[in-house]
Amino acid sequence: MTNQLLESLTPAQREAVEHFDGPLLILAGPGSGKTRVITHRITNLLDHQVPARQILALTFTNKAADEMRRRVEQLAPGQPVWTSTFHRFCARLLRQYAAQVGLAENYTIYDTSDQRSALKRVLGVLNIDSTLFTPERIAGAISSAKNNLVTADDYLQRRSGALDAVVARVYPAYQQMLLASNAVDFDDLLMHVARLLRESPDTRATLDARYRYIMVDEYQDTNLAQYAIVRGLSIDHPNLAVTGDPDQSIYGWRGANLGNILDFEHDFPQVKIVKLERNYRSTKRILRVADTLIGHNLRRKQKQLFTENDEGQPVSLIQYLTQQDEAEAIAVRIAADVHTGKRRARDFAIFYRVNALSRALEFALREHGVPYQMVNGLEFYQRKEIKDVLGYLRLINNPRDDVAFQRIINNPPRKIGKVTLQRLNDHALRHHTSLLDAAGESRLIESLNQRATAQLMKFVSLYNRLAHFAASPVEEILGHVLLESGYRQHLKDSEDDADQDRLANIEELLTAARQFDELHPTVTESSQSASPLEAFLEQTSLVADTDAWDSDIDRVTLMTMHAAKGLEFPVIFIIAMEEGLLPHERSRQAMKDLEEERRLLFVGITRAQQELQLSLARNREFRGLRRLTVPSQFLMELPREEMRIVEPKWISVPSEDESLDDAEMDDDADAFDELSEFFHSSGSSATEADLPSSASCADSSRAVSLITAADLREKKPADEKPRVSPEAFSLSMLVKHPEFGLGKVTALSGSGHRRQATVLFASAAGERRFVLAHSELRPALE
DNA sequence: ATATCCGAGATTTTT
DNA sequence: TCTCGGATAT
Repeated sequence: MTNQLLESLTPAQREAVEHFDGPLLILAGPGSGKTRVITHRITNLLDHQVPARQILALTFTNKAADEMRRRVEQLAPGQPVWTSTFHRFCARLLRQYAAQVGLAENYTIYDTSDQRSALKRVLGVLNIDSTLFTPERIAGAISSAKNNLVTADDYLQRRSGALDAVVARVYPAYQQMLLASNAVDFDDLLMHVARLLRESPDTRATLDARYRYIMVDEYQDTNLAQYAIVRGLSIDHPNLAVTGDPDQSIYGWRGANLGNILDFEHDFPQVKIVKLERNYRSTKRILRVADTLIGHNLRRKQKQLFTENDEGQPVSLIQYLTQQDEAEAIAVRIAADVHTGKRRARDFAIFYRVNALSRALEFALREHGVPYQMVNGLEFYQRKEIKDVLGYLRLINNPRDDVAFQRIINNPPRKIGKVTLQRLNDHALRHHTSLLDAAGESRLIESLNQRATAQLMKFVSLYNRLAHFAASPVEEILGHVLLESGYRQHLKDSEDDADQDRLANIEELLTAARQFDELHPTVTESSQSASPLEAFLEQTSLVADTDAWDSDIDRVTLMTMHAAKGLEFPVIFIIAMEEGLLPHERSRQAMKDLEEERRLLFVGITRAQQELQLSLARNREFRGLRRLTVPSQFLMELPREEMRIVEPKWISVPSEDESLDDAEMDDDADAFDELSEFFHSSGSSATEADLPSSASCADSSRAVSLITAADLREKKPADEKPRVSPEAFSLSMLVKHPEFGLGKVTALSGSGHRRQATVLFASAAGERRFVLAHSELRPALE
């Protein structure tokens, strides 16, 4: 490594980069140049004649792996250092050692939805009532067992609760079904490899020798299986370097074990520890806010974060009336900066806790012509049409893939219905064959009628024709599939507009296949390497939505805080700082979950380079209902002297039919007071004038009455009027409403105080929905 | 066998 | 608000 490269590093960074043999723990605070250290260290190893093949860099996401590969390539061009995610690394290893864990090399990787299909099939076979425990809960239990290397057999030992009893039955059957289908789920990729290393000392030793220098990024997010894997590969050659930050551990819910990093020194006694505490990313103020927040966590390693960067502006905290105001104000602010040329769209990012919160933002940004890219939700490879077509490819690659078979057997419709499938399924289970094989011998299945048999045989012959192309380039196979299955024609013939979009998506898949073929030319006769088809399927099943994020594009970024890990932006907005959302509802019971939520916010805050704005809305619509919100408890933990707080001057009154029940209002007023007090005692408080549009905008463009908190409390008693029991309403009943007049109940749902009614009014009000316990709705005839 | 309608239910984060 | 599954109608 050139001196110039080394000199560009700080002493601490340099210490880590120049570390050669033996275990190394790099505790890296946010923005401390961690990736830089790893890539430089790789370069340093290469400079000291370590063959590239012996270096392995493992990351958590594809995005991080790609970034690392890119940067290594820059520093040391043409060196085939293997940078990969854990899952992809394991997938490759498993191809090679499939037989040792009971798989064939052409195994299929089930994604979450495939996995759920398989699980449901198992639940059906075992005749387990899924109303007791949802398939999701069972899947969750199995997943966490696998993450902790608990096998199906092990699970039988631990029967504590009712769920455990069910899982103890389902898990082994599910695992058997996966093996029979020659398939694995995501968790299996890790677990199989971990067990392989444990149970086959020879293989372990071979691999340990092969991967002499291993680096693991985001080590705080590893689970027990991942831990076992890197540990197993670092016994004879314990040159394991891990980087991480316990304060950025945000995947505990997925089985990540914070103990892995906290106990690293214990696991590897001669470890060298380097702390990277200097931050190169954020302003002093942002960093102090982050540091104060995370100081409220108890289970952590103390770190001294500091930066030589500017003081910067105070962090803003703004309360809006509604989520629309919040989104609107953010969009206006961004649009203004972009139009005046002060900043570019790509300088901004908006973070939230759950994807569902993006809606209002998208709308507002579109309204103001601000370009944005969203990392989330309906990812390309999850779309129905893509999964359908890939189903054909999967079955071609692995004839035992029953989930794929079930997906495509009647898709496009081939007049093969539920009953036929059930009989086929029974036969397959009885004779321990795959569904495809069962279809092939459908003539032997007595319960099937002639017509069903004929249809099944037709499908099998279609399959056989397609299977001829198994070794061809992917685009070619795909072309045959689309043509001969009739899938494309079926979409073309469809009246549905959505199907035309689907056609376009399929064209996109063809493009992806073509690009893949160009990168992976067909290897002739080298039986070692996988077919293009197999490689293609592996790639598509291991991509995630965050991978689609493009750092080069000039757009505002919208993403969850989880997705934001590892990124940075000049200006960041974090929205919905509300109890139940951040911290999330499901994290409020356990202290350790609450600490994880705090870390999540810490991650969000520390992505910001220059400016940070936190916000909340007094009213938020969630699951169709409008609710008064309670400010996040984390807000009270922030240092007010670092912040500019916009006083909550106004709050909106929900319209009558949507008003909240009294108890809720009490709680709420208290929490509001608390925040209000917090605001008043703040160092630098701002007035309405600083707030571009929230109050004024709501005031003019929306017919919302604005009153103060005191007004609201005074108003409450007067609000209590005699109410009719929600149960008093029935379907088709005539009702009247003080504002909308006479109407008729067209639908009812829920019960008790959550009972809702849909009413069709004779007036222009049209159809509206009410929470009966809170509405002014009355039976018309009393 | 398939289309359609309805209600119920559920919604964190990712490989 | 949206998605899924079940029941009913075609």
